[in-house]
Amino acid sequence: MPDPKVRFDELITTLRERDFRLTPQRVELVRLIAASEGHPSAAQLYAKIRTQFPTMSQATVYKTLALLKEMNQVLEIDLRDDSHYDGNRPHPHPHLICMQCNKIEDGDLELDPPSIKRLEKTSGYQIVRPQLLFYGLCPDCRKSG
Amino acid sequence: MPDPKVRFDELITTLRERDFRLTPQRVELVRLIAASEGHPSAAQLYAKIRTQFPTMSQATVYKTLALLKEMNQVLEIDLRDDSHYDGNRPHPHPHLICMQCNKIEDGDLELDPPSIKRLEKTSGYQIVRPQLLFYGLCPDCRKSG
DNA sequence: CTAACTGCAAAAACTTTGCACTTTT
DNA sequence: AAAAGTGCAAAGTTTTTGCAGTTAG
Repeated sequence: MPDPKVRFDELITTLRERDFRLTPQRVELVRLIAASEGHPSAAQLYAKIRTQFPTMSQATVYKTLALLKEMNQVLEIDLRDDSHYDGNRPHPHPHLICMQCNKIEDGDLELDPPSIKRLEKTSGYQIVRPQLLFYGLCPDCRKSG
Repeated sequence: MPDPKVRFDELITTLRERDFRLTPQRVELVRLIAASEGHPSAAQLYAKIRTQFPTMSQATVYKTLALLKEMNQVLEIDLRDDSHYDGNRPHPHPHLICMQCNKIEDGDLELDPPSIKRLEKTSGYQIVRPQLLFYGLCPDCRKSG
């Protein structure tokens, strides 16, 4: 994980470059995203922001996330129930998801480029964004289950 | 793709073994699932069934799909907007999804067991169900886009 | 006959949208 | 001052749930 301060500056710079306005709400969300260890959901981000900005609405959270996503600065992990976001490693990468407690961890697995190339060749698809999700049981839930 | 008739019989047998009742609605859904080439959504299955059973409800479709899923006879591909189902290859396998026309194709890619083992070891997770989605552009949309 | 299933409508849950008001630049 | 963003509430989607009536075994 990159230094939160550095990542924050990166994100702010990117927003400024694209002439998006730096409202306090937006800056705070960026700060949270840059500092977040895990993979927060929109609801979790909203809850945190509310402590600082009691008037902030969910709509604004979603709109800002859409913005960052569109700039490829945030990776969306779209689960069935709700989306989670990774603002520190925006490049697609695998995730492990606990089916019991819903914990999400980064997965340490790299598809080798030749496989992907072959997949593109045999299918004719141009692959833009792989999403590799591994549903299972996290260490804690394995024990207690 | 297995022979639809054979697959149909398999599914019916499995249902019977587990003492689930063979209602006409259920049988028809199984027939459709066994004969479907692609990866229909609940809504698409519902629409097709309605031509035969005008009174059939979406609830019943979902309940039956849940049943088949629970018996591991149908693979659910859960996309953000809606789930699609594969009743012919119930074992998890990769899918290519067109971001423009939403076409879904089976992907010809096999994760090698050692990689998965390593992923389990480094993460501590016990992997139950991998879901590999490759979002991109299908051949048709590449041309027209 | 009885346990299971169907179908309707309502509920749930996340996300998007419309619009008036406010704020950044 | 103008364009962009916020926040509220309402709408939109897919899927689930409760329950009375129906049906398979």
